[in-house]
Amino acid sequence: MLPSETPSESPALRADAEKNRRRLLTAAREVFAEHGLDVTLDDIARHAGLGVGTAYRRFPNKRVLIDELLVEQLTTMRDIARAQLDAQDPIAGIRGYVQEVVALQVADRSLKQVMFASDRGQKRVEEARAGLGPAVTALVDRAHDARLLRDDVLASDVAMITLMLSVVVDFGRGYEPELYRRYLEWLIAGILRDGPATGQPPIAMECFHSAMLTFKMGAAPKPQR
Amino acid sequence: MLPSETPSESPALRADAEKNRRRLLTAAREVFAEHGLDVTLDDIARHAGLGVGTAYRRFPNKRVLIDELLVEQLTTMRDIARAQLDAQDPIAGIRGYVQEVVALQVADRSLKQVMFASDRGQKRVEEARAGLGPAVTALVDRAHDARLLRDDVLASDVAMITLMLSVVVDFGRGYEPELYRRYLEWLIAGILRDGPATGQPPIAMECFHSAMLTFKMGAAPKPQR
DNA sequence: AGCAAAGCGGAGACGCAATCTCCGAATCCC
DNA sequence: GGGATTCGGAGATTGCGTCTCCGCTTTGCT
Repeated sequence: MLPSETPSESPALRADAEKNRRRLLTAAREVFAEHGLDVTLDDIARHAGLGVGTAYRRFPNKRVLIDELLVEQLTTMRDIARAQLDAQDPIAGIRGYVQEVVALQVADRSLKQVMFASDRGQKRVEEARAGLGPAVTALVDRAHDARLLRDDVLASDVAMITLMLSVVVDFGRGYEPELYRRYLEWLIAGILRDGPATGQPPIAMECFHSAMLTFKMGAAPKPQR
Repeated sequence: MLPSETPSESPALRADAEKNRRRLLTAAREVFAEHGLDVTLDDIARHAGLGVGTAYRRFPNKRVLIDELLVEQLTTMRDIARAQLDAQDPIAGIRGYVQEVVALQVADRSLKQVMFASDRGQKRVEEARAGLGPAVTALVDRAHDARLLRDDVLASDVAMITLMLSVVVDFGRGYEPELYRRYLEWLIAGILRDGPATGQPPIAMECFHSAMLTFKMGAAPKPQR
């Protein structure tokens, strides 16, 4: 099912090696979910009950392992967006997409980092990331066609809403995991045709993409030496 | 005026030393504004045109220098809140407070880190931080008295709004610095008595304070070794 | 069973970045 | 002028994450 689970390597691995490869992938998913992407391969190996050496032999470096899983998660999110195209109410579709994606973040700390990662990855990761945008745009277009949204609303608004709610999830983690639902309603109300007037237009899509490239959650570029 | 500018040390510094002390403080403000709090004392010294040794002689360690400035910034924010108590419209007061504080963050990357810093600082910093909460609460109370807010709105809602907009500022930095204004309107509309219905209550104030203690912008606690 | 190839474990080498120290040289101020 | 003070910045120290290396174990073919 999952592409990363197939023993795709050319020289078939020995049975025990293949088993350990999967254990590493599973362990990585769990550790990423609990602690985010900023964990060491050593952490993952320990959680899998294996030695570091095993981890590094199987995956040349940490990025390869991470990228393996990023593709998985980005695909999941794209599928969520596509599924919401079938919602009867286009607005419910948008709300449903945001709600489901943010709900996933409650259980998985790495998801936010995956969506808003600035570091370019492998080709496969970029392809997967590129698939998410159009799916969200389709949701927004559908709501526009039904004349439910204010004219200036763009897909970037949905992305920004997701981003804002991500921080709420992070903030309330361990205390109020569902807090984001409160602000979700306020923000969804904002995009509606009869929502509150705003002088400020949304960020243009090209501009949004540029910003994505330089954005790093809660970090600033260091001063040049 | 600024408490940190007074030559408060017991043994008066030599003229050049005092001048350099101020240069360091000024340089720190500038570097923090541009790059956030995660810069080295070395960066600050270089920006001040001084050697590292000078910096470390004057300030025993980085925290002392940082704390000196944190007090300044927290006081500024508290004063913004207090000033908005004089606004004719209580809602305009809340909007004004959020808007001004977030606008400061456009120019100063360290501000967000100051407001939502989890690491406990010196006594003076804690006192300054403690002064901000009541000022915001007063703004909310005033709006409640005028029956302008939905009954369940708390000061924690205002804090969460500020937090969400902070991320928008970070995201749009260098592209759309004013983007936050768009979402500010949507969120302010959310707290109004006739705003969109929400099933989700706000985070309780005690809970909010606990969450503040563990929250670190875009970071997760490392797995225990 | 026997054996060669494949795989495992984890100590530690390595690289990097941040914090802070130290002391000869420069500066100040009486 | 001269003694005390301050400066500068190389580098010691510490901490952390990445990845390698090699003796030992396991596998699976014959």
